[in-house]
Amino acid sequence: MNLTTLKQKLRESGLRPTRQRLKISEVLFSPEKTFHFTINDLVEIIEKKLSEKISLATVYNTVHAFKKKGYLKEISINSDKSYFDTNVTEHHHFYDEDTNELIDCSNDEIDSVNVKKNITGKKIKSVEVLVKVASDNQNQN
Amino acid sequence: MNLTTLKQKLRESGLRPTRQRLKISEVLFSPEKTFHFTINDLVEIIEKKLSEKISLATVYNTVHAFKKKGYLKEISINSDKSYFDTNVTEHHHFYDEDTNELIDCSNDEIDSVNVKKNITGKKIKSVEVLVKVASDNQNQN
DNA sequence: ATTTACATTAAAATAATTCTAAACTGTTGA
DNA sequence: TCAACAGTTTAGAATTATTTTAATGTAAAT
Repeated sequence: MNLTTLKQKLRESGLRPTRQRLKISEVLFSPEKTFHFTINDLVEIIEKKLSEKISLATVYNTVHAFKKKGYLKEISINSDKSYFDTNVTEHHHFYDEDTNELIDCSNDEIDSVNVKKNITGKKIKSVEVLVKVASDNQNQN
Repeated sequence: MNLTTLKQKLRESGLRPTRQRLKISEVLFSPEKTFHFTINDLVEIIEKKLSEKISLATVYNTVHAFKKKGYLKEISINSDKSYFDTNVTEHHHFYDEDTNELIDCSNDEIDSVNVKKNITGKKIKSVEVLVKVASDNQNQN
């Protein structure tokens, strides 16, 4: 993803394109494959790959602005930290309890879910499935 | 649920039935309806309804022992705190983004989910659906 | 160029959770 | 009966993720 597009993504998220934010955006939106990350992962990638030191506050702000705009998606698996996903389409996940790994699951790998209940005055915003897996001999926790 | 059963639940979870733990168990397992709670909710219920002051550490320990044994279920909705559910059957949830309310969804309100993908050497431990809802005019976040 | 509004940062504040170490309790066996 | 031990409770400290603050810095508009 080129510089102009990255700048545009930032502006659309209500943020001025600064050097720090462009670095963050580059890490998030340049890879051809989508990926999952925590804020900490992101800071480490930026430090190791780009030799930049960006303050946590800036990283949090930027990630949250992207999330609000819909350029990132937050995923709740366990509550000790937030996971984000650069794949913002509605999709499902496998979660490997042995390795704590999160694996995307395309929509054709799970049949569309039929929700029969509806809540008065409320509209369905998303329907997502989480499949927890573990090796056969492992306890569920 | 009577005292003997509560004691048994504690012992099965690897805990001796002490006064504090019995109070916690009473709050959790006596109601006829299952419910969702955070650790903080639980502490408040115990303080208000039972006029007991039980230290946070004990509450955390006890809840985690129950969770490990399968007498409680942890639910991840957002990452700022942990939600627990006294309904330990595999079931789905509605999450109201306006009110942050979590609503149980029985299995007959959502058709069983057909997972076509499988991960080598791994067994499916659970398949749960989270339906996010919000009032019509609200933004998804 | 100057101004102004927005950004960055380190450090402090907050909040959930876990750890620690000291005091306590219940059970067991002499 | 009671000493000894294993397991408990607790307050408070430690830890971790995240947010806030306030001082300094920078992009963009005039």
